This record gives sequence, C-alpha cells and structure tokens, in this order.
Amino acid sequence: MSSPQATLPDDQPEHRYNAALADRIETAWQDRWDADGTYETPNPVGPLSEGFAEVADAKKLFVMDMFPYPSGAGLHVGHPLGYIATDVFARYKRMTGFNVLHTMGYDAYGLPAEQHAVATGQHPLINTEANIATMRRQLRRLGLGHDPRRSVSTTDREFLEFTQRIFLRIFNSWYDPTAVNRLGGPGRARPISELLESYRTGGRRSADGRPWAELSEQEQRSLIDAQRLVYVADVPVNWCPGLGTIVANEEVTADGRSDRGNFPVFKRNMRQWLMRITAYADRLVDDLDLVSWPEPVRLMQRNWIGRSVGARVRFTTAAGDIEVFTTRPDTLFGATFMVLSPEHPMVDALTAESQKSAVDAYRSAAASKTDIDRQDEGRAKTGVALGASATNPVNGEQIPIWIADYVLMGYGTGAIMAVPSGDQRDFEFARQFGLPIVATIAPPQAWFDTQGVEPSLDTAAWKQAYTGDGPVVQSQNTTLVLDGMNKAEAVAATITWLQQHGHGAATVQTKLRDWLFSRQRYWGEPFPIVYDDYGPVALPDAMLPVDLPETDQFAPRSFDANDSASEPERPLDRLAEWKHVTLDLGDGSGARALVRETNVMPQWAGSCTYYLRYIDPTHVESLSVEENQRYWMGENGVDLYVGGVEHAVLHLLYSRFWHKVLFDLEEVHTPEPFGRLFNQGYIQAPAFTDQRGIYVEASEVTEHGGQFMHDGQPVKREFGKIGKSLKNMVSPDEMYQAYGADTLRLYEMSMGPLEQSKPWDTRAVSGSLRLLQRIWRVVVDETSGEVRVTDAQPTTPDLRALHSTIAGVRDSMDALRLNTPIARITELTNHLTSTYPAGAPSVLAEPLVLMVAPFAPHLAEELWMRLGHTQSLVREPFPILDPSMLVSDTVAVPVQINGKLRTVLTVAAGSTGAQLEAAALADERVSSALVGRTIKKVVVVPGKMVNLVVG
RNA sequence: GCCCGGGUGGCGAAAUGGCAGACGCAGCGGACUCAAAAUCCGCCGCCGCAAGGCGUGCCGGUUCAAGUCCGGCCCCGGGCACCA
Repeated sequence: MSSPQATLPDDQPEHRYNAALADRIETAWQDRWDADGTYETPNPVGPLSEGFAEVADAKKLFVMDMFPYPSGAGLHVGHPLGYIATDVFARYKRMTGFNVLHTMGYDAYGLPAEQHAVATGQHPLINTEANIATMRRQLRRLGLGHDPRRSVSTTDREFLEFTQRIFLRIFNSWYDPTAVNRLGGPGRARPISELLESYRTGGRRSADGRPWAELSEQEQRSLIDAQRLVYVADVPVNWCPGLGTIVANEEVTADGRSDRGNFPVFKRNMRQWLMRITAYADRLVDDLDLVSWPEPVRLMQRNWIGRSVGARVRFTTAAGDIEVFTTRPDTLFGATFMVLSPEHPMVDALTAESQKSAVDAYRSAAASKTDIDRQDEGRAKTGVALGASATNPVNGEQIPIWIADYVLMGYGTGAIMAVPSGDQRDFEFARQFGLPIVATIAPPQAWFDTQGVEPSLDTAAWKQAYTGDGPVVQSQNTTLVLDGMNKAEAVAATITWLQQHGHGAATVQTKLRDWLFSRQRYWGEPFPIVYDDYGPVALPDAMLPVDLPETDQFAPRSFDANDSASEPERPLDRLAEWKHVTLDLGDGSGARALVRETNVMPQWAGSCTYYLRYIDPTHVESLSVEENQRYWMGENGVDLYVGGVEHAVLHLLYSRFWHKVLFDLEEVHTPEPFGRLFNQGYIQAPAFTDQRGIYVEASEVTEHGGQFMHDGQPVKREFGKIGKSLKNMVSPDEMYQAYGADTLRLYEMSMGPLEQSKPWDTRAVSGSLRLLQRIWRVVVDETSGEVRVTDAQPTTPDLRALHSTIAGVRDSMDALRLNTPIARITELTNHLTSTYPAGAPSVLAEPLVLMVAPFAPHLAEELWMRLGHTQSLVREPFPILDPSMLVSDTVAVPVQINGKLRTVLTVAAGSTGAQLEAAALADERVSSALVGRTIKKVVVVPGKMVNLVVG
C-alpha cells in the first residue's frame, strides 16, 4: 500500500501544523503533564489523597480498559482504539466536572513470556519488563490521560501478594446455599471457620451421622476441605505427555493431537485445583439484570451458564437405580426407552451377555471418533441396545436401555429418558430402531396442518416430534392424573408426585462447570498453599507473598509422547529447597516440615480483580482501603469498562465470580464489579496472499491499475483483523511520525461507530490531519505564527453553528458515539474558516478548541495556551449549550405529495398547520403537480412536514 | 443446524417512523502558480439532453409517510456443536 507522506515539502509556511510541529507540541505537553501531575487523581484517604479536598464535591467516575498482555511485538494501530475511546470519554467527563480515575495496567503472566524464556533461558521477568516499557512508551506517546502512579503489572510483588491474598479469602470460604446474602437472596460464601464451628458444636454431622469428635483428624480435614470454594478433585483433562502439561480443548487438533508439537493428547482424570463457580451459577445469571451491558454479552453469559429448570427422575433397573435429568417431567408417560452415554459407569453392569461384543464395539468406536467425524455423520442416529430394561416410575412399564453417542457424559447425569413424541432427537432415534412412540401432548390442528398430516394421536403418521404446548393426554395412573392439564401444570404436578413417591425431585441443571484453576507451568502466581500429612493448608497472610523461586529451567518435564499414565512434573517441583520447607504457621503446631504446592495459577487470576489495585495501588495490608474502595466503586462498580467482545464469557464471568465471593465476605460492597460494559470492534486491514495462498508483507504491496502486486507477482487482497499473523501490522509509531498522535487519535475515533469492526486505510488519515490544520489556522497565522483571533462579536449564524455543534457533541459523548461529534466539529471549523479567513472571533475559537480537546488534547492545550490561558484546559468547563441559540425565525418544511418530496418551504417558525397547508398549496411546484388531481387528505406535522394525499 | 451481529454511493459512514447519503477519503472541474505541492471555490447515488424516473440485500405487510416497525427469505462476519 502507499506509504504515508513522512515529510512535507520544504517551502510550506513555517508555522503550519504538520507532523514535525505536532511532534514538538505533543512531546512538550506530555512532559508538562507528567511534571504537573495533570492526570493524577486523588483518593479520599491514604498516600494518594493529596488534593482530594478540591474535588470532594465532584462526582466520581471510574473508567477502565481491559488491560493488555505485554506482547513482544508492541502495539499496532488496532490496540489503541478502545484506549483512545476511554481517554476521550474520560477527558470529556473531566471537563464536565467529574473526578475521573483512569489508568492502565499489564496482565503480564502468561504463556508467550514463558515460552520465550524456555527458548532463551532468560528469566521471563526480564523480557516482560522490557515489553511493558515498550508499551508504556507507545501509550504515553498517544497522550492518554492516565494516572501513572496507579499503573500496575500483575507481576509486581505487591500485586502478587494481593492476588494470593484473595485466593486465600476464597480458599478459606465455603458456600452456604441456605444463608441469606446481602441482596436478600439465597446463598452466600461464609468463612470456613463458621463451618468448622458448626461441626464442633454439633450443628452439623458427617455424612454418616457421626459427631465431629469421633472423626479422625484426617476425616475432619477431608470433610472441611471438600466443601471449600477452592478444592482439589479428580477431573477429566487433556493430558499431553509430550508437552508435560494439560492442554485446552482449543489447543487439541481434530485428530486428537496437540496444536504445539503435534503430540498425542489423552483424555484422562487428574488431580487438579478447582474453584466452585457453579455455586454462584444462579446469582451469575440473575445479577446480569443489575448491569448495563450489551444484550449480546448478557445472552452469551446466560447461554454459557446454561441454566435449565427441570427434575431428576430415578428409574430402577436390575443393576441399580439410574438417574436422569429432564426439563419435561410432564412427558414421563411418553418415555418409551432410555439412553445412556457410552461412557456411563453402569453400562457394563447392565449389558446382557448377548450384547457384549456389540456394546464394546460401539463404545470403542465412539471413543475413537473425533468431533469432526461425529459432525460428518450428520443427523443419522446410531446406538446399541444393552439388552436390559428399566422401570418407568409413573406406569411401571419396562422400557429398554440403549447407549448412543448423542447423549453426553458431561451434561446432566449422562443418561436420558427418551420421549420420542416430544423430542426430535429421540424421535429420530425411535424411528431408526423401531421403538414405540407414545403421544402425551395433543398437538393443535395448526401443527398438523403445517405437517400435512391428519390430526391423530396415532404417532405412526407423525413426521416429527411435537415440542409445543397443548392438553396432556394418555398420562395417568392411580395417584397421578395429568390428562387435560397444560404443560406448566403437568410439570408441577409430576414433580410433586415424584417427590412424594421418592422417585425424584425438582432440580436446576447448568452447563457451567467448576473452574480448573491449576497450571503446570512456571510463569504464574504460586499458590499460597503448603501440604502437611493430611492435605493442603493455607499460609497465613503474614507469609505473603510467596515469590516465584529463581531457576533457569522454565519448562515442565516432558514425557514419552505415548506415556498416558505419566504424572505432571512442574518446574517448581524441581526446586527441592523451595518446595520442602519448615515453617511455623502460627496455628499452635510450631515449626514443622511442609511441602509447597507446585502448581501455579492461571493467567485469569491476575485479571479478576485488578480494578481494586487501581484504587489502592500500593496498599498491601488488606485488599483495599474501604473508604477509597467505597468512593470509587460507588453503587454500581466500575462506571465504564471497555474491551473486546472476545472476553464476553470467560474473563468477565471469572471476574464477576471472584467479586461476588468478596461481596459475600464483605470485602467489596457492590454486587457486580462492572456497572457498564462496552465492546469495541476490531480494526481490520487489507492482507495479501500470493498464488500459493501465503500471506505477504502488506506494506510491500503496490497497486497498478486495480491489480495488487508483490515482488513482481500479482497477489489477492483480503480483509482481516490487523496483526502479525496476516502480515498487515501498522504500528502507531509510523503514524506518530507521519501525522502525529492527535491525528491518529482523531482518525481512529472518526472511522465509524466504536463497536463496529472497520478497515484501516492509511490514506484516509490525511483527512484528520487536514481538520487539525484548519483548527490550527483558526487561531494561528501559519506564516508569522501570530495568534490571529479577533475581538469581533459573533453573528447569529455563528452562534447557531456553535451551539448546534455543542448540542451534537454533548449528545453523543455519553453514549460513546464518538464519530459524529467529529463531524459536528468539522462543520463548525469549516464555518469559521470560510466566514473568517483572516481570523475568527475568539469567543468562537475558544469553545472550538475546548470541544476538540478530548480528541486532540495536545493541539488543544497548545492553542489554549496561545490564546492566553496559563492553566491546562484539562479541567476547563466544556462549552455549555444555550438552547435559545438554536431557535430560528424561519424553518424549512418539506412538502410531500403521496409521500414523495416535491418542495421545501421556508416558513416562519411557529406557523400553524393551517398556515403550512395554505403555504404548501400556494407553492407553484405543488400546484403544478396537483393539476387534474383531487386532494383526499392532508397530513400536517407543524414545524416538521406536510404530506398531501391525492387521488 | 442453533445463537449473536451486520448488509445504505467507488470507499469509511450519517439519518428521535417525517428532505436518504451529514462529515470524511478517493475522483473530477476551476482559482492561485513558470510548474507542482499546499490552500481556496465548485461538482460528485444510478438512468436521462431535459422534464422526470429509480434507488438503503430480496419479497411481502403496517402507515398519510419505512433505511428505521412487522413477517418470510438471501448473503457476509463471529460464536456453539446433538445440553435431554
């Protein structure tokens, strides 16, 4: 693509606003802002409280960006989109009287730094700190108004201590579903000491009913540990011996191998740390009503948690009870068979001798199938009968038990009752294998009509299952009569009956699973946990932080790639002196030999609660100072949180979970961390592929007559997310050099709606530079450098232009519609430059400068100073709208005939409907169009429009 | 297949149900200049000499009036994978 004009001709006016001048202005103002502490925001109390008295009456505003991972590649122009938007918003809010907290941190634990360390043998901290320094430089050059004192990294020692401290709060808690929480709803986390006390005093007993005192120490510890919000359990994971770590589903290829290294991956159970996020499933769903977030994100979280209300039903078999989960207990009389997942633990016990070989074959076929294979199978149902039956609790019928891979072990109980008349998958399965289909809900006439089928309860003619509502039929026994009820009534009646007869109970099922919290890596937060003979023990807060020990071996131990039984050996396992310690935990046991936990926390840990660090960045004695936290979090938490939609589920769900635990423990005081969320779009850029389909460096591609060429060869243009992988990076550094930071800021904000993805076009940046040049010329003479504003009085059209701009800008800022205010500012600028080519009245130039300040702060500060002000404009009041200035003597009123525009009348403001109608009819273009036609109706909206309906 | 977005000039985009295309990029014409750059002035949806007609993915509907509301479909982007 064409490269930006880095230099401009030599003979341009000496004081023209160009890249070189912008660079001088921007650098100077950045230095002055730093020196003056312009963006330092005071806390109510503590070390950062200086100056708070001056803003004590202002409203607070806490603005946050999703903090970045400090990548080695530095920034590209896609990164700052959200950062500029929050900065524009924060600057606008400062100018409208808010005390604004805005800073930026770094989410610096993570895999790329570890892999770099493995490759180079250099400690990841060295590389991480260098990357942070680069990003800080690039962001500072952008002129972001961040409080530098609050800029933290998750790897800072104080931050590490903070993260470990929160971990211990969660570890030392359990979830009491019967307790009333601070919002008055059911369920809250309570200190583990209260659970212990309840056992000690006899309020609770072990599962087998023995009192606390009769339990062994091991039994006591296990009983408590099993109920913590952080616990150890065997869970199915993707174990990759070749890498020596567990890998995520998305890192496993379709043929069951690791993304990196292409090693085999084995699904097996392994002891892992988990966080009990499922305890909060209901509140995580319900409290989405408390936040103003984009509806799609709330929907994604609801779907991810996947709450469905239904019942558990027990079916008896010769080998014991099988429990199923169903959302449709009302259709129980239509359950004509049962399907287990191939991995269900009771399959072996239920399989008849005659079916053994078929079942084994099906099971191994299902196990070896990849997701891709299953997908290719399309809709055809497969399965094998076990040769056993179960008793349907409502009618005593013996129904056959099958296994099929459409039933998943990971959801519900891994077993379903199949109701083919009311579930399409069960219907297809029944048709495939000739199983009975019994209708229990009578479909309406309309349904049969759309099917083209004669209405009948004889399902032989049905083409598909009926999943809708309708009167229940064929559903009664001696103690339960559902016939005639609707769906909701029948669900309730069935659940009551199941409970009374001991066959089941109402339950809520979620898709959400507990959060796997341990990683077999080096570059993460160590757990503040040691083990004694009975299990894990929390370190006391006074022993925090647990620092990462020094080493130069950062990779986990890898094993023979096929050794599926191998056990992970983590980097910290090799550090025997660190791992084996003698400590006095202060619990009365004295100094004793203990073993440290050698897993580390996942990268999510650091991003869960970093907003609390921004509030009190140096504080370590507790999570934060309550007065500061209550001030900044207010009623609704962070006032604006901006980031990419890719974090819609995981980060935001984990963060909400931790916050809710801390809320229950009265460490924080809002039910939700982020009151308002905004997702910015991506910046996309052209990317080019050669004839082999390989990406080529986009900056080296040239265009000749509509044909894109690279290295003499034609290449194909695509569009994609800007970045390294598509070789279409555009660095902000290039933009600073060619245009200046203010132009880059203005361009990114003017590209289009913030939430939309949009293509980068370096050529179009010049339009933003030209606007800033015109604003510059409103104030400064390009040749002499003299300030050229005048004392002239503004005219009525001037004031109308000014105030319509004020109205347009103010209207859009709160909603983060940041592209249209720039258009309004452009209009005002064009009005001033064409009306006053030799210098505009200062009463117009000053508000123009103030309005552009959030977008182009350096330029605005410079002009403000040249206009004679000695104070920074950062806290100068934003121009205020005088609505009377928008009132005009005349208005333009469109006249339509049959809805089509015919003319526009200029009439006196406040004309009545009758006057408008008369004026319209008197218009020549209207009357000529009306020749030979009759007016049937006249619609007049006074001040707005006239529409003549003619025959 | 399901869920979530989105389809408006050559391009990025504006538009509380009330003048479609504000503002900008690119382009075209003119002024200034020896020339160019910069700047300034003007043009710039499509068809048509014009009058006028047609235009917001497609087909219908509601309305005096639809880019906007309703129903159905098509295409593009993102997410999920038989969730009982």
